[in-house]
Amino acid sequence: MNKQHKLDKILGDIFSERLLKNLADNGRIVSLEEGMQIISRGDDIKDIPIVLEGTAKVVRTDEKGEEHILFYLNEKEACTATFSICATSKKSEIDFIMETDGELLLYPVHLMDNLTKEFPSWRYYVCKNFNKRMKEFLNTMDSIVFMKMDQRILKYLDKASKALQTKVLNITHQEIANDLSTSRVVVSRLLKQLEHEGRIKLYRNRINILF
DNA sequence: ACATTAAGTGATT
DNA sequence: AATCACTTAATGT
Repeated sequence: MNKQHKLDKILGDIFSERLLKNLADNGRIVSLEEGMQIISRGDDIKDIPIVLEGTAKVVRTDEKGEEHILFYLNEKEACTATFSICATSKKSEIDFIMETDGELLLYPVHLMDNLTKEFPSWRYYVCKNFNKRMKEFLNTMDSIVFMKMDQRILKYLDKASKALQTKVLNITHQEIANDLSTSRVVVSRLLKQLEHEGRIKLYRNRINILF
């Protein structure tokens, strides 16, 4: 499948013909494997990545070298953080890593201004992306500020069960802890508490949601 | 039977 | 809520 076709198929419903042509002409498509790091903190950003296939994660790494996930990017999504950075400096504040195998469209940063000027569908896309991220940030802000871990876990379980359309989650306490940036012990304790309240039932590698 | 990994718990900060 | 140290339970080889 050639570049133009691929872009048409994946992004055709949100971008105009001319914009797709522009992306195909100036961008390049790369296939990547799980775990590959595309951008590291401090890098000069030459391209902005748009996810065509698979999932990527955007993380910040703290002094101890621990990763904190800012957000995941699925198909059709771009790293809006890089947009805002391009406008000011050229250095990345974040790490960009592939969570699964997948494909990215890399579009040169220096051409991005033109996109913004010329294509309404691009402007709309960027705004929408930015808006989505902003909402997420506000949500996580609320959680962190109030430190209500039990509430965060409840919300997490609820979200997961809705997303996966099931009341049976195959997940470990450790995985939940990673996602919420806390320790496994804390998660185990709070889950036990929820179990006693009759809201969930615990098994190994599995949680049944009873609400 | 043994090793490995997930989960539970008390004590401490 | 986080961390440590330790126990117990489930699973894989």
